Amino acid sequence: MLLSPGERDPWQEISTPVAYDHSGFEIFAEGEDAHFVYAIDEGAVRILRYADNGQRQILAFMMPGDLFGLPDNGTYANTAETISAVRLYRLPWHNLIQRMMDDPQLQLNLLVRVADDLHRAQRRIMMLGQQSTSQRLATLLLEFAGHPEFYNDRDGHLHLPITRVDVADYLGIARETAARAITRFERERLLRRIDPKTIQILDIAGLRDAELVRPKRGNQ
Amino acid sequence: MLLSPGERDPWQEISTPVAYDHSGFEIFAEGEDAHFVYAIDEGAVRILRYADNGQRQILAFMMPGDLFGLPDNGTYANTAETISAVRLYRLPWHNLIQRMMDDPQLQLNLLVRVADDLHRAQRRIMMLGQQSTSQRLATLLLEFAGHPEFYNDRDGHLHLPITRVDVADYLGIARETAARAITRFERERLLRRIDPKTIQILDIAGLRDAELVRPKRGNQ
DNA sequence: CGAAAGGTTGAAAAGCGTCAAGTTGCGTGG
DNA sequence: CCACGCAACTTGACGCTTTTCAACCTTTCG
Repeated sequence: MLLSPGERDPWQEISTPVAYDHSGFEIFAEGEDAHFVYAIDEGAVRILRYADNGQRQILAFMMPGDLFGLPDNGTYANTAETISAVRLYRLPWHNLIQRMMDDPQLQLNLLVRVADDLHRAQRRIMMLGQQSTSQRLATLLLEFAGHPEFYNDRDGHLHLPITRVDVADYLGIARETAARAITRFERERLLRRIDPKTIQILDIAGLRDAELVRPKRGNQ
Repeated sequence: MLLSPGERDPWQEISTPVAYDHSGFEIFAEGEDAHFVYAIDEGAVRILRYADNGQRQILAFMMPGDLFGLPDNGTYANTAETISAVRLYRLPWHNLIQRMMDDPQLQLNLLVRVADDLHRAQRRIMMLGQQSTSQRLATLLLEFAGHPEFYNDRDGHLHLPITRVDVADYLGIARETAARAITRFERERLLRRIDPKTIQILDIAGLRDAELVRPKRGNQ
């Protein structure tokens, strides 16, 4: 981050709460006029885009505390959909920009958040540019395991709020490859499938190793 | 961009000019304390990072008008190196932040630039997540061809200021694969090799097609 | 209860990485 | 100015991973 993340979120005070009680709701779509910025209070959201050929790519999963809805030339560049019940804070852009003109600290706060998003995007470039399928999957699992909302540290149960297609479209692989990578981890006793969306992590240190190991490109 | 890109660059007035006359110079390195932000006046720069296993990934090529050197928790997250003779504007961060506190417009200008960087990073995620080798190469060639500094529209000569390893590390492929992709384009009469770093583009419309075509993932 | 969506597995084929060899180009020093 | 040596580039062969195609199973929901 550019500066210390700093004091308590100014966002909550100046925004409108919005809630969606189900998964799969489209908050906004690629190409729409961008009127609002959103901050997540609770739940999770997927940010995605379709390529010209129709291929779907998930750019990021947004978690509590994250901000999304940045305009690109006045419109949204991506689509945002809920992947669980979600509580959001919503704020009109014109309103925010007005406030930022009077409050440089608020604007700096936004700048830091966008810069952080950029750094996350760069880590994704690293992943897609050189990690193997196993590494990518390990990264995703650990990412979700970092959020108590989805991971129970005590019994190791990880609840993935997404389908295999989501996993695949996030990791840049086919859904069959995603399934096989999970099978491989299961064979290696790193995890155990409870049901398709629930995974018990048996060896989290082993997962962290799997994320790092591999001297070369393009191996299993 | 968040708002209209707006008026003339305020950067040049408040910054120090710096020049490097050769390629391969390290402007700053990953992990160093981040003291300066840079804007490119002339020339080009590569932004790169090494993964834990030593694999090199080029995150972006920066061109005239671009800004780089954003700190991540006070240090640079990436390395920046010249890939041609370069003229830069350099500005200490503490200085810039001070100014931004007094000048919300300046800060908004920076915000828009960082947001633009984020959008570029997202396009790279799309590329690495789903484009084929040919598509990636076409994208890179068209990217450089968009800059008169490297592309002569009249005779179609494109001067790539980078090696094949750079091409490969940018596209997320092996250098042999990069060479073969160029060979393929040459066979298809889309381009012609003059020398390793000079390519004559014979069919730029065909290149743009090559960038888009392909209904599926992972084909040649 | 049946259809659809989501998930897993197998088999075959395609694409890419790796290894290896050979070529080209360029800078340094004689 | 030429020769040498090294780095960069290209191409072929091979093996491995992933994609694709297809079948089958499970779960969900109308």
